[in-house]
Amino acid sequence: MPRAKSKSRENLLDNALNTFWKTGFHVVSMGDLVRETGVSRAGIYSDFGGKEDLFHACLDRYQDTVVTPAFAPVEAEGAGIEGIKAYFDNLLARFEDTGGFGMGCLVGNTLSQIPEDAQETRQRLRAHCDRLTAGFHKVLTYENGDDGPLSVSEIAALARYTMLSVQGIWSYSRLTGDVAELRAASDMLIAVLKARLRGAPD
Amino acid sequence: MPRAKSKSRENLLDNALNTFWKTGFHVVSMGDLVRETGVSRAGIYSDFGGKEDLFHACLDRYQDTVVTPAFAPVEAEGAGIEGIKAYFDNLLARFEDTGGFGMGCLVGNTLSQIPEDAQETRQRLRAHCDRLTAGFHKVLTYENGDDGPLSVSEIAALARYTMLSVQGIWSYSRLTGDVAELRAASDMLIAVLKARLRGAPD
DNA sequence: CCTGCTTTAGAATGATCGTTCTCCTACATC
DNA sequence: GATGTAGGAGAACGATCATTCTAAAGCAGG
Repeated sequence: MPRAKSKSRENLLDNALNTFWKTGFHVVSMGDLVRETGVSRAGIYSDFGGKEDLFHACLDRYQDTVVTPAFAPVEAEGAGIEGIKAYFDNLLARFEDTGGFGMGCLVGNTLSQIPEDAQETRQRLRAHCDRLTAGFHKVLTYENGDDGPLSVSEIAALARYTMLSVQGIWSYSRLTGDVAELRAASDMLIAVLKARLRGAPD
Repeated sequence: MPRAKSKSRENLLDNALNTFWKTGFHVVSMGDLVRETGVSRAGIYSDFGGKEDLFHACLDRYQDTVVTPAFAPVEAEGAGIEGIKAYFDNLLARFEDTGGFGMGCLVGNTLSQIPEDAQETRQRLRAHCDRLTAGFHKVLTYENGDDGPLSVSEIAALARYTMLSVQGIWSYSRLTGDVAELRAASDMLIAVLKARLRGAPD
């Protein structure tokens, strides 16, 4: 009977995820990962193929352990604008937990340093953006109802715009230590969505 | 009498800037810079202290040769919303020139991979964000006039929100090759600003 | 051609990278 | 306690990194 995995192995992915999250793929060395995860080099290489494979696994883990819980209020059945607000609150709470500068979004961070030919990575980033956009799209469609002011294409554009703004907010969270700035931007975005659902004229 | 600088030296900064812009500080090696700029290693080290000093010089150069011309319509005396629109058009035109994926914003790209203790770099990024925010703030103040619907603090929040959204849009430009997506987001942001200047209720 | 200076290509250096390997410890099962 | 195996510590390796150094080439003024 095979032995159970050691304790440190269980947290390997989560610790590696946090390390990559802080400063990005290229800045993190295998030595850093060994130190931060407490797992030996051989252990990392036997569980994953190498640094890049580990990073891809971290991107997937990020979806499961970070995005899914935080974004749940948006993806929940019958979620409305308050679901988006709850999502922002989750992100703000995470920012406040870190104290000082935030870490932004792992996907957004990766996006800013991805080479043109890293297709496997790019595909994961795109999936993330599409996931967020789809969630916002669903909520906006729900709020718009059958006879709301927004057309389907307007909803699509507004959903993507929301996703882009969220990325901008979390990118900036790496530069500020003031949660009030981020909260103001989140509130502004919520207000914008509400206004357009109410039929603000162009 | 000292000789004039060689031709390749004149473009050193611009070529280095483009190289850093594409993939970020850590991915670019000195060998890459030598190849892309056509200047010898010794030449780079004599004109600048080292890789990091060169990068800082590129951040400054970025302000002068990229941000200043593109952002000029916003910073111009008496600029209004159409100045912001012209700024977006400049960025969209730049995106279309590259063909395929965009390069985003050098500041935004750097922000996503900056270590917590890189204070000299962080200071430059903050200055950039403050510059954009100040430009939008000026335009919004102008458009709001003496008896507009927005208070001073609302203008400040809206200016920062605009800056954040712009960063999000240009971050996403690294993931898409479709200028229509970016234009839709830009148009949406303009519409949002106009609506709030018209006094959209919260 | 000679002299003085700038700029070049490229080797040398020491550090660090990702990756692999060996050796040894620690523990489950008998 | 003996045995088998998984995991950890860290050396070894070749590649590449930023940086420095050497030597030669290019060019201006005499």
